[in-house]
Order: sequence, then C-alpha cells, then structure tokens
Amino acid sequence: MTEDVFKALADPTRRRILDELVERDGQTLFEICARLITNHGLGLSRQAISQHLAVLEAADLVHSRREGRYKFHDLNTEPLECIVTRWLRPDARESNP
Amino acid sequence: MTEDVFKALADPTRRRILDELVERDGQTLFEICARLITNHGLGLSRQAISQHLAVLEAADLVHSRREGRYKFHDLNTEPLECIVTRWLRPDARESNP
DNA sequence: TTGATAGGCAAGTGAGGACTTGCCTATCGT
DNA sequence: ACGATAGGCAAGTCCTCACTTGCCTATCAA
Repeated sequence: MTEDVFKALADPTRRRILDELVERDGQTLFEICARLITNHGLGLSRQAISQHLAVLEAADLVHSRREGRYKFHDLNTEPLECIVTRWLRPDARESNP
Repeated sequence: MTEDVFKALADPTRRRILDELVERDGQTLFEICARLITNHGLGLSRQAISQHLAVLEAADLVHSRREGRYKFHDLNTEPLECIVTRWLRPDARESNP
C-alpha cells in the first residue's frame, strides 16, 4: 500500500502531474496532457499519461470521479504524510515539545 | 538534486537501509548487511548494499565518514521535508493557522 | 444516426537499474 | 611481513517499467 506511493513518486512525469493537480483539481486526461505540454514541454502520448494516472490512483495519490464521458482527477496528499514520519527519530529533534 | 531523493526512495531495499540507520547511526557496510539479513531476511551481496548506500549518499539521505578501515554511515532526514511541502495546497487545510 | 470527443485495453519495444561475480586496494592485528 | 578484515571498481546479466502503436467502447452534439 504505502509501497506504491514511493513507486508512484519515483517517476518525474508523475510528479509533474501532481504539480498540475495541486494548482487545479478536477482536470481531465486531455487537460493534463495539454498542460504538461504547455507548462513543461512534455510531449507524451495520451496513453502514457493515462497509465501514469493509473499508477497514481493505485497509490491513492489521485482520486477520480466519472461524469458522463469525462473523468475528473483530484489530488490526495494524505499518503505523503507517512513518508516523512517513517524515518523520524524518536529522540527529540528541533520541533519536538 | 531533489530528483535523486525520489529515485533513492523508490527501492524497497534502500528504504530498509534507512530503517536500520534510524535505529542506530554510525553503522558500517557489514553491520548493515548483517542487520538486513537478521531483521528482514534480505540475503543480498555486500556489493549490492554498497551500491544502494552510494545512491542514498548521492541523494544526501546518508552521510558517511571514514575512520581507518571503517566507513560509518549516518542518516540525514533533511531532504525528506521538501517532499511533502512540494504538494501542499496554498488554501488553508487542517493545520494552517 | 452519424461524426466527433473522451477514454480504455492489449501487445510490443527499448532503456535504465538491481544484482552478481571476479578481482583489486587499504588498514589492522600478530 | 603476513593473513585477515573492510571496502571499492568494473563488467555482465536480467528484469522491471515507461512509452508507443493500434484498435475498441462510450457519451455528446448535429
């Protein structure tokens, strides 16, 4: 489960997708493709982005809702929190009361 | 630079190494090999662990200091912080005053 | 109903990365 | 000096994964 989060974040393109979703939730596949090409110069096929979104969904970093022929994608940052807490030292560091 | 952090965290074995270092700093290569096999059943070659440590060092997640014929490895959790903050929404969430 | 739009499924290709194996260097104890 | 210990370098294998290509399904507008 949390293993998938690390794999999902390993790819640069997937991180760019999260960058786009953090600016605006509810984007469709085509919108993400367009924004990746205009904002980052990433000229990838639609199918490539679709597969990336599937990986992000499997990692629970992206939630999707289908409406008609559109499928909207929302960012979910919750799985990111356990990444840092995993390697926090038990001994008091800077921000421990 | 921060790109290397994601790549470093992508591998399960490297995450186990960080798990061992968070329990005790200053372990040598052989100590890490031994602990991986006893605590996690990971029977990898010494060279494999050495290469993993090199990746972790390149990502600045591990600092190393050489003393005589020993090389001690210390954990550095600092690069982990920017991972989560990258996708934090500007709009106030739960922990925003 | 027809055409256009939004998305999905499946197989194939190519490159990067994890791991091994073999050999070499450096430091310590006796 | 010698053997033992701790670690490094380099080439080779194998497999995962990112990406493409081709074709198929579903919804909307005219």
